[in-house]
This record gives sequence, structure tokens and C-alpha cells, in this order.
Amino acid sequence: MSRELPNPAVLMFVAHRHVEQRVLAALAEAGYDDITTAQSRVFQRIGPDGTRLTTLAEQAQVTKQTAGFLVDQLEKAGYVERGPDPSDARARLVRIAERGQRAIEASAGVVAEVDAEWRAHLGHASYEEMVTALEKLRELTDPEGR
Amino acid sequence: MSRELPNPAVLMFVAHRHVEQRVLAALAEAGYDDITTAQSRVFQRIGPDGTRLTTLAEQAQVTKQTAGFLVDQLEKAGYVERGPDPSDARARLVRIAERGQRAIEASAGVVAEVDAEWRAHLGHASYEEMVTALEKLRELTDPEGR
DNA sequence: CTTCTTGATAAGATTCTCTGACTAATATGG
DNA sequence: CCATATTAGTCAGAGAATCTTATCAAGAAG
Repeated sequence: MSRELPNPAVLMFVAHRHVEQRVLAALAEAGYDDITTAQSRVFQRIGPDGTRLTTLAEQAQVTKQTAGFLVDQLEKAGYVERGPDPSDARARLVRIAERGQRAIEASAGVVAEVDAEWRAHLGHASYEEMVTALEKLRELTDPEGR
Repeated sequence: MSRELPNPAVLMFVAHRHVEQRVLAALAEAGYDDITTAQSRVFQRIGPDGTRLTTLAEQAQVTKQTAGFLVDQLEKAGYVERGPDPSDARARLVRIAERGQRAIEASAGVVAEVDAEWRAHLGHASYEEMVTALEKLRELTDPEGR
């Protein structure tokens, strides 16, 4: 809760939301208009060699049922595909599919654009210091490395 | 989307999520265990003299129907109350109720605690610079002052 | 081999969110 | 002063996202 004037965490929330919306808007404009926020948050966690559903769920901090539901949709839309996990027959690996790869490429430009804007607005030194601080904060806020 | 290794926005997301969860957990432990994330995001925007539903919706970036739905629940749970807006008979002001005020007080400690941890982890100078940068970024990411 | 744990899925309910349509009060332009 | 447009809010209905509980299958440990 906390209704005081913006604390650091709220400022981060606002900035993140802004970027997320710009990325989703750019994707929509590029024809990837069937991706939702929830889907993208799971999609983001898929590693280059594929990731297990359980891992995705942990990292996105949703239940595995929810993650499964979202992956179902991403799969139907052609952004990801599921395959067997060679190292464990119970598990399956969620991997980026053709269309997902293209969506990633389409979004990369926007992210770079936003970073450039931030850098210009803050000045290089200040921007770099902020990023360094954020990375260091991660040790506290994301100990599992999610 | 963007699956590159954590860009600044993602780091902000992770940090904010961490704080939000700690605050909600602390509230739950203090007996305010019926507040959801969505509700708290609307609740946070209520000003000391009350705020109109439409304003809450804009600031939380949801439709007014959604804001109304969430305020309904906050009202049923005793966190807020609705009253007339003296300056406009169409409008109503959502105000913090007794229980809401106590919840705010219960959460304030956690927010302060997190800030202290961050400050200790980064060092005063770095922490202050980060906050300054975040405030300045808000000019880009939140031009309407939400 | 049991037994325990882990990865995934299924079913059902709840919560959140939206679009579209509507009422009531206010503002604006003759 | 009236006709029209705008603004605040609600209602109804649908879709998306999320959770809890339960089940099944494969691996790990004894």
C-alpha cells in the first residue's frame, strides 16, 4: 500500500510499465498483435536452448498451471513450441519458434530506442550509475537470479 | 518481449515486484489479508482529500469500469468509502476509510525498511543518485504525473 | 521394489479486465 | 434559455489470467 509520494519502487513500476507498453505497441504495429502482457512476461524467460515449464513458472512467479495456460496460447499463436527434454522424460522444453524469434527481433529496436532516450535524458554518467545500481539491487530483490 | 539479458526496465520490474510482495505479505500478516495486487494499485492513488474514480482509473491505467470494480471490493472490505464531490454532482470522491488508514500505517514500516536495505547495500551516494535518476526518468515515462 | 519427489496436466472457481450501452449532471454555443 | 456535446459513473456480458485441488507419469532414494 503506502500512499506517500512516489517511493523508488513506484518510480520503477511506472518506468517499467512505460517500456512494456511501448514494446507491446510496437509489436502490435509490426503484426504481432495477439500477444498479451501476461504472455510476454512468460515468453521473456525462455532461454535460447528452451526452458521447462516449471522453471518459467518460478521465474515469472506464477503457478505452473498459469504458466502452462499462457504457453498454450503462445504455442497456438506460433511464438513457441514444446519438445521433449532429453535429460528428463517427465519434462518438456518450451522453445522459441520461428515467429517468436521474429517478434524478439522486432522488439529489440524499441528497447534500444528507449535506452537511448533515457541515456540522453539523464546523461551518460548518470544513466550508467543507475544501471549499475539496479544490477546491484538485483542481489537483494532477485536472489534466485530470475 | 526482448529476451536479452536484463535490461534496465526488467531490473526495475523485478525490484518493484519484490517490494510489492513484501508490502502485501506484511499487510497480510497484520490482518489485512484480503487486499489483492490490483486493489492495492488503485488504492495507492487515492489522495488525502479523496479522488474521483475517473482519476484513479487514469492514473492506474485501467478503464473506469475496472477501477469501479476494484473500488467496490475495497469498499466492501472497509478500506475506502465513497462520498459526494461537492464541486460536481455527477462525481463521487473515493476516500481512505478507517481501516485503509491503518493499513497504510502498517505498510509504511516495510517500505522504510526496504529503502534502508537498499541504501545499505548500495551506499548512500549511489542510492541517492539512483533515486534522483528515477525521479528524472519519470518526466519521460510518466508525463501526466501519474 | 516401495516410497517420495518432481514435471506436467485437468477441472473448476475466482479475480481482473475489457467493450458497449446507458443515465445523470455539467458545459457550450447559439 | 434551450439544444447539443462532454464528462462522471454504472450496468451487463464476455474474455483473460490466476489460483486451489487433484491426478498422472517419470525419476530418485531407500
